[in-house]
Amino acid sequence: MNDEPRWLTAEEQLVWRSYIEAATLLEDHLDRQLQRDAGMPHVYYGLLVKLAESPRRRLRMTELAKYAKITRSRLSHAVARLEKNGWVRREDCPSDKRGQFAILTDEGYEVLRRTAPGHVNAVRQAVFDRLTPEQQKSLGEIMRIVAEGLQPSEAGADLPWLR
Amino acid sequence: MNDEPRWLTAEEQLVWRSYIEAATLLEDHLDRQLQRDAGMPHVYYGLLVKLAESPRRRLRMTELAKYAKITRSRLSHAVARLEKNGWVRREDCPSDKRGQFAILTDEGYEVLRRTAPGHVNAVRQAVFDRLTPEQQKSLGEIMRIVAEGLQPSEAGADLPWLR
DNA sequence: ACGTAGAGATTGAGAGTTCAAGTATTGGAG
DNA sequence: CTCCAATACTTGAACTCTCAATCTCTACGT
Repeated sequence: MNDEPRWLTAEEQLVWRSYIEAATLLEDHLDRQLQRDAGMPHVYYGLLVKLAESPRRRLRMTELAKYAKITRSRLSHAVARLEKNGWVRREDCPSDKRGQFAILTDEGYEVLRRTAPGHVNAVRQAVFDRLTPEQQKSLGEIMRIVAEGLQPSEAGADLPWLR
Repeated sequence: MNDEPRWLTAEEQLVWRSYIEAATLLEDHLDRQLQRDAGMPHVYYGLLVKLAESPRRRLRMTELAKYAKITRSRLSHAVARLEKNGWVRREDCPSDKRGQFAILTDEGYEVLRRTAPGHVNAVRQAVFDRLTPEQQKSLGEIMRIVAEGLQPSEAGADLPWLR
């Protein structure tokens, strides 16, 4: 056992600071853009997108939460809000009485159709237009690795000491 | 003028999704870690760090907000909370009666000293330990570029059409 | 069948964030 | 010197997120 913490090197610190700054500024920027143009924060927009991509434009709450990487609680509140806007509606799951579907309404789809171009544009301007193809590829790989490391233990991947 | 939006290609979409997922999971993870071990969210922790690094452990509110990439309003609320914890105190600026200094207290410094190792460890585990040196370097460059593009127009960098 | 651990989802309270509006002070222009 | 636009910071309300508690329903061992 070694109690001495492994501090970040000077280079690592610079990398970490850049990451924090960019992530903060970017999320802020997109939140504002979407709040202004679509009347909702970035996360909520992401929820509508996931629904739009799903068969019959619907998803079980837990599934949606999993895809969006947010807690069920957070999702419940979010869907309640989106429901008030008329962009999502809920429906009971026939096969499991505990279950709920979140369903994208036509109105919700319309909002997406109207605001997607502006959002894509914002993302392009902030990220893709500034990076070389190699950097884009690299970013993808890096973030995929980080994301995988943080997934709440997937099937079979957990409890490895019990094998 | 071309009205047709430049949608993201399939590859770009994958990169973007990976980014969003990793950023969401990571911020969540660090928020929980710090909330548990230090009793404050990640952003607040960052504020204490900036203060600790500053001469006489103090910074004007606006400066601190700028370094942390958050709004002055958000900072006001945050410092109010940290002040209640006894980790930060405010002091009037002698040269500008409108100004306020945020100052890290000894108690605040102590919290940092006690919790920094655990936090560094969390960051290592989630990010640096999973990336090759090349990937780390690449991540730094990429995020620096993105951050620069989003800085609220720096001195001389704005209004380029007037040059 | 029956009981119960666990899954699916919601709720409410407290904490944090945003946005717009407010107060106080400063630095010039005239 | 006077005025006033701009700067520094705060405030309150509305909104969002977290955490723990709750409720219903399912699955399954006995």
